[in-house]
Amino acid sequence: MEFSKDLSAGYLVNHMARLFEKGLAARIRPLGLTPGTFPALLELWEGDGLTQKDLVERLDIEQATMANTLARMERDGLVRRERDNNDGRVQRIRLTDRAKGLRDAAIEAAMSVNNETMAGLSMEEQHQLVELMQKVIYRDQTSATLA
Amino acid sequence: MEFSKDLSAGYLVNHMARLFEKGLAARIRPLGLTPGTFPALLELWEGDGLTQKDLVERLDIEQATMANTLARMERDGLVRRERDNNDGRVQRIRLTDRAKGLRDAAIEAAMSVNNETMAGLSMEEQHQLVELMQKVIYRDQTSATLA
DNA sequence: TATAGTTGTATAGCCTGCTATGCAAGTGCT
DNA sequence: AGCACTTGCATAGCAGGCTATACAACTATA
Repeated sequence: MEFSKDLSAGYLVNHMARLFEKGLAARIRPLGLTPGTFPALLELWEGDGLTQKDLVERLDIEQATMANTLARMERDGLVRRERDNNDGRVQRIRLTDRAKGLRDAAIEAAMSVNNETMAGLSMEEQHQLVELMQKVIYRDQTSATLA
Repeated sequence: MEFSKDLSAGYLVNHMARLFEKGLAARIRPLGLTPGTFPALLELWEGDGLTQKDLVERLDIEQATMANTLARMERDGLVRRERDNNDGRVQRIRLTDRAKGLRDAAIEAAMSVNNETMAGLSMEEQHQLVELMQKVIYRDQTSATLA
């Protein structure tokens, strides 16, 4: 059976994800951030006070993973978790001032990692790559929802 | 500053990698395999008796990561590590009969995960995606080598 | 031939992902 | 009111990635 890792999308996407993550880690370390917190921060910068469940749904991450990530973020002074008044189960996630202040520098870092890691591609190709990945992810989520 | 996770290659590649890994994990669990062992197995199926260093170079994985992965593989009866006669530092990695026997089923599983996860793309698009990812990875490795 | 440097692995400690499970708080039905 | 069910979150335990560090085995050179 002929099978080459360099032709396998699964292998390549793992390899490529490691490149991006390593690059991002290096760039945001000076800010006191790690890559895993980034998606949650993006959502919270858009709208503070989301619940853990909101984040889980928007980021397509398992609930247990999000709980752990939020615990690290709280430990590192990025968020506070406040009990909701109407529903005692719910934790509202609030950004600290420190986290609010990191937004611009963090987004700047992410953009430059994207640019540098994809520097071998033309703008046209970068756009294509993003569109193809969106297509894979989006159709997978809808089919999962149908199941 | 405008920044959307759904337009960020870094975010998308992480998300997409999780989809592939989760799919592969489900399919190879019945074989007693986990996704992390897959790249090493692919190399060893091609040529048994590689050293840890060979694998590290071919897979672009950190040495410590490979050492851990090989330790799990040994624990699970997939490989044995034998001291090299010419060089006492070197460990030659040998597949067990069990690991040799899993090859066809494992590759079959990987192929169907690739197909299913990318089912929303045309053959043309799948090919494009693979090529674009190769381009990102390959140019990054060469530039890293130059540095 | 000592000794200084290099090389191949291992280990410690962390982050980020997962599944499985537990539990307290809310909801709804009788 | 009491009960079963649902829902939101936490915890345990593991895989697989990383950096930093240690160490034994080789190499080369004074």
